[in-house]
Parts: sequence; structure tokens; C-alpha cells
Amino acid sequence: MEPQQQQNQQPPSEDGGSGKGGFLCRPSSTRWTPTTDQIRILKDLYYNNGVRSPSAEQIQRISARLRQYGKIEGKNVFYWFQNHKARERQKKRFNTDVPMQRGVGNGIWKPEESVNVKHPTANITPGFSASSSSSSGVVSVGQMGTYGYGPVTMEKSFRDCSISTGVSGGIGGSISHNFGWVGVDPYSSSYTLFDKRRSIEENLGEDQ
Amino acid sequence: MEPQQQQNQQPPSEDGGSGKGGFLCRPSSTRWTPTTDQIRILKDLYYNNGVRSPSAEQIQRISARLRQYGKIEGKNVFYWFQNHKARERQKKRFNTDVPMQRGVGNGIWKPEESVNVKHPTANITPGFSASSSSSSGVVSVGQMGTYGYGPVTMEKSFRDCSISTGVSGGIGGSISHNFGWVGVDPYSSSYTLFDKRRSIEENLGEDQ
DNA sequence: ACGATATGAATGAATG
DNA sequence: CATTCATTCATATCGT
Repeated sequence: MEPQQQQNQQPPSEDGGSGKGGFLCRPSSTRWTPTTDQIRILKDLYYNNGVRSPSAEQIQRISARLRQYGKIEGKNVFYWFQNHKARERQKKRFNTDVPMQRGVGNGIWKPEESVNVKHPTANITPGFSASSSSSSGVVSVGQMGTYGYGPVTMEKSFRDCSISTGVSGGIGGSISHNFGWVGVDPYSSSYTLFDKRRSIEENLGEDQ
Repeated sequence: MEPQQQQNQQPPSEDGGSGKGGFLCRPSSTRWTPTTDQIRILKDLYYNNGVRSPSAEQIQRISARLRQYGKIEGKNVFYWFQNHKARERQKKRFNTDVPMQRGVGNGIWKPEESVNVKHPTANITPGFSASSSSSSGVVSVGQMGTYGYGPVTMEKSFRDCSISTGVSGGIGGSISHNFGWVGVDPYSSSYTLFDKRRSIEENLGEDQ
């Protein structure tokens, strides 16, 4: 996910009219393709605000806010959170690699948390172009920069020299999953961490 | 896949190849390149053991075993099975379906390895499937889709005809399965008796 | 060098 | 919440 930035954020042109009526206008792509801004916001909510399983109300607000950046529906938001959360856990589950193998360049795949860093080579830059970098990256993730698709085209990337092997941070034992999100405990409650609700409401308590 | 032309698997250079450059740990390849041994084992598991979608524990075990033959991580195993299964099916979809007026003999399919008898995992028809599952019943099982899936296990179809007003009490909280996020009054029921899942698609009308 | 194909990776959508 | 399916992107590899 992060390692490579795929997918082009679909330009606002959606099907539009294609119109014509008549028949199937070819839904262009039946599935929602989040724009970079939408992803940025979603991740911000996820990591900075601890939103993991937004309630119906929250979903509505979020989707409303994200609608500014592109077509989106409630279910998209719902699924996004579901998937993001599930995958995070799943990845961890896969490689609960036994803490053996010291020092070897082994290492569990670091799931998220890698900065986007596309490609060392010439990079093909899909459709993005510079895009409005004015947005300033800004969401500044409190703990780690996770989201990948940032306007930041930081060049670089020595990715993966020895990712995680030791989990540098040193969480003793558990390998991956050092997400330092705001501190909400992912496993404790089943859903809706109302906690941040306040923040969330403030966050998107505007339009709608 | 079938037309095996498998490339000659990577030589012993699985050290990451980073070797060459003094320090730049360029992973040489961002993506996992299975060794022949790994592939052999994976296929063995797939065909001879019927492993299709290994669970987390199995994945761990498998990746641990494969690690002897080269660097590998849990996700690699996970994706491998996912992809292998998906592609096998995808291909079969074309093959099995095509109106080969030939008598059947069954010759078209070229078993790629060994026996491969999987269980029909029924795949539900995509979105289309006429919504006209009117209560009239009569689903007429004559032969739904002809997309060739052998034993079409039409899965549960329309069970659950309970109107279950469900979710009645307000949105926040028990969304069981009837997402209430839709701002549109979910209480319209009446239509809900077909398939609860449908609501997610149609309800999404969301104001706009 | 390209173009085609094979396949790893990612993720939206659904189902159980 | 876990699992699975379908699609699509990205890239490795082979063919010509």
C-alpha cells in the first residue's frame, strides 16, 4: 500500500454525462476510487482521531465532508474503516513471526507506516502531476506518517534496508504493530470509541 | 500459469541482491520473488492438500517452512493463495463457459498440476441479478446464470424474509446489519424483506 | 528496446 | 470482526 502509490485519483470528471441516456453509460468504474485528499482525511481520522468504527452518524458526517473532494457515499466510508482496520489486524496476525532469528535481515513486512516513497527510479507518475500541493501536507500525523499518498514527492527512498527486523522501537516481543495512534486501544472495545467523537464532530461539524 | 513457462527461478542470489552496492540497500526487487522450491511447496499445498485459503495460523506455519528456501513473509503466502485461487477461477471462467459446442468431453481444461478438485465456492452473482426477486417466489432454479460455474450453489438466496424493522431505535449503536447510516428513513421497511443486504446498496441514496 | 503475459500486491466490496 | 471475492495496479520476465 504505501510502498507504491498506485491508482490514480480519479479526476473529477466522473462519468458525468456520458450521458445520454439511453443505456448503460458505463459506470466508468463501479467502485469508489478515493482521491488522495479523501484518503488523507480518512487516515487522519483513523490515526489521529482514533476513529475505527464510526457510527452511522459519524459516517454521514465524514462522507459529507469527503464529498468535497470527490464523489463518495456512506458505504464507502463504512467499508474503508472496516477494511483498514481489518487489514491492519490481519497483517499483524500473519506474521506474528516468532521472535527468533536475531539480526537476520528477515523482518516482518512492515505494513503501513512506510512512507509512500514511490520508486527510486524515474517514477512514472500516473495522473497526479504536482497537484495542489498547496494543500500542504499537513495533516501531520501525530505519531507516524502513515498515509502514503501525500503530495509530498519526497524523493528518496531507501526503503527497506532492513525493515523492521528488530522492530527498532523495541516493543518487546510483539513484532509489528507499533502503531502509535493516539493511544486508543484497538482491542479493548468492540466499536465506536466515542472518545474522539467530540473531536470528530468538531472536525467535520461544519458542512452537511 | 498453465502454459508453464516458468522462468528460471532466481539463482542463489536471494540475498536481496543488495550485495552489489556497498550500502544502498536497494532491495533489488520490491516484491517477493518466490523460489522454485517455494513454488513447488505452495502448489503442493494447493493441489495436493487442497489448501485454498489458509488461515492466519496456517499462513504463519507455511511461511515459516518456506523461509528455509528463501526470504518470505506471511503476506506473500497470503497473497499467493489469494491470487492463485482467483486466477485459476478467472481462467476457468472463460474456459468452462465458452460455448464450445464440442461434446464435452471435458478436454478443454488443462489441469495445471495434479488433481484439483476444489469445492465449489459458489460465487454469488455480482450486482446485477435482477432485483425482481419478487415474492412470487419462483426463483426458478432452472439454471441461473450460465457463467459456467459448475455446481452453482446459489447460496442462501433470499432467506430471511422477516421484516424485522430492525434498527428501530435510532441510529446510534446497534447497526446489526441494517446500516442505519442512511439518512433516509430506514423505517420504510416494506422493501426490506428481500434481502437485507440490498439496503446497503440502494439506501445509499443519501441526500444529496 | 518493446509488447505481452504472468503474477505479486493492494484494496473496495461483500458475505458469514 | 474475520474471510473471501473481484479488480486493478505494478512489475518481473520472457518473447521476438
